[in-house]
Amino acid sequence: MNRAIPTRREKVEARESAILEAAHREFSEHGFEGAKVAQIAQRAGVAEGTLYLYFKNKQALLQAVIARFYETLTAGAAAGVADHGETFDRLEFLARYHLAECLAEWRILELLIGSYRSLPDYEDRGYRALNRTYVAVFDGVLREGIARGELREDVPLWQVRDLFYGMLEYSARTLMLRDQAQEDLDDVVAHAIGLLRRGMERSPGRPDRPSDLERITQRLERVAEKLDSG
Amino acid sequence: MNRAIPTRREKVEARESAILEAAHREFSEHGFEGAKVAQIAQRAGVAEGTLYLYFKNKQALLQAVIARFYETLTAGAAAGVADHGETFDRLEFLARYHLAECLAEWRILELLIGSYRSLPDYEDRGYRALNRTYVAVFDGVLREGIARGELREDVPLWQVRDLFYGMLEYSARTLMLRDQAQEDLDDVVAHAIGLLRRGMERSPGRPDRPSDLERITQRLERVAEKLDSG
DNA sequence: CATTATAACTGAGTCAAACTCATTTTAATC
DNA sequence: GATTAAAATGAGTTTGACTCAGTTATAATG
Repeated sequence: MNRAIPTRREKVEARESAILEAAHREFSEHGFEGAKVAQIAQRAGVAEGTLYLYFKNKQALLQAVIARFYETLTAGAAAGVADHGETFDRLEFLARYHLAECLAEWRILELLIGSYRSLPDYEDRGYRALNRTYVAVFDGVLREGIARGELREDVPLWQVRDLFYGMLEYSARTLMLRDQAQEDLDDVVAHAIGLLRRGMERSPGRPDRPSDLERITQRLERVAEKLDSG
Repeated sequence: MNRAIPTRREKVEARESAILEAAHREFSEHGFEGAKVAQIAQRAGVAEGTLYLYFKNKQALLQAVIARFYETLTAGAAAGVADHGETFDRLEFLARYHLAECLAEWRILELLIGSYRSLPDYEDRGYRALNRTYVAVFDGVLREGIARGELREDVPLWQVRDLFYGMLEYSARTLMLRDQAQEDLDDVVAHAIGLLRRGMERSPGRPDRPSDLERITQRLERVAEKLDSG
């Protein structure tokens, strides 16, 4: 890498990245309406006109920011799932991961939710594709759980998915509104997984007992982990 | 009612109503950005300036539309609950009602969801109050269910609420995107209630003994806390 | 190195749409 | 019918997204 002499391509990419970074900050701080294109340009160290060489309009700029967010999200989810073998370990990871990311990027998430609406059809194809890729990770976990005979198969997959993500995003909102984001995260995840387990687990012998114990054991494992790393 | 000679107060109220009606249509058709104040004024048969005598700005206009929607929603929910005695009958009614209303007023709902964001704090107080009134109906049903000993009490009420409404709104979105709104409604409600029942119903046979587990869990949490802060 | 060609950039200017306010209209009261 | 205050108007202001004719940087060529 010859940093001294950046090629034209490199310069363009660096600039695009700078613009996206600036847009991300501006949108996070002020929402879509409140964000000013002129301000984004200034933050990116670029003239306002330049910005329109990189992105068609303000809406496209937001879409690019969201696409970037989704890509990171999907990558993290896939990686985490690969690290866990048990179905409910995987689901718990996904729940914690999704909730944590929602809390960290709440403003962007709100813009995403609000962007499904009121777009010409050709515009929202992008969002739907991004979303489909992301939830494919969850779908895979669930399908494997069903194949293993650990999950009931009488509930349509998409409804379980809507329950999972709907519940988590509403919980994230509640936590945000209460300003008690971090402290209750484990609690929320534990109860969410508990509800999901009771709702979806195929009862092999006795129902409730093992799940509660397992939950506590898992929690204990995480504490132990912290001890090790700390 | 002397319709021939409307009093001044009546005229003002009729006009406000006309403006709200026009705004409702315009916002539903074009979203917030796409809606034009001039168009709303024209539809209401009023000059643009007049509109600003009734509502501070475009945002306030949307808020008024949403408030109206919420009031209808709350009234319908309360009335329906009064018609049912059993806890899970009530919950099923609420689920079907909420889902049906979400589908009918989907565009308004999206605007509502998108409006929590990016408002100065003093603005969103209104939304939160409206929401609190609405979900109070659900909370009442759940509290009574717990008091009757039909529901487990170890899951925080707000988390059950977030699960319920989060799941339903995500399901509504999915149905909307698939354009198969009406036919699957009963199906969705049935599965949603099934999941909720398995997740929340207290098995009448064996009264579960959560106290031991709970005590252990809480003890563990306290240890974990100490580790974090230490 | 000089010249040319092309890609990248700029910011003053355009335009659309939310919002204002001086003026006019309406209707209640004497 | 005169008086007065509330209600309504729409031309004008302001703001901010977007455009485009002109400029500068970079690469290609002789």
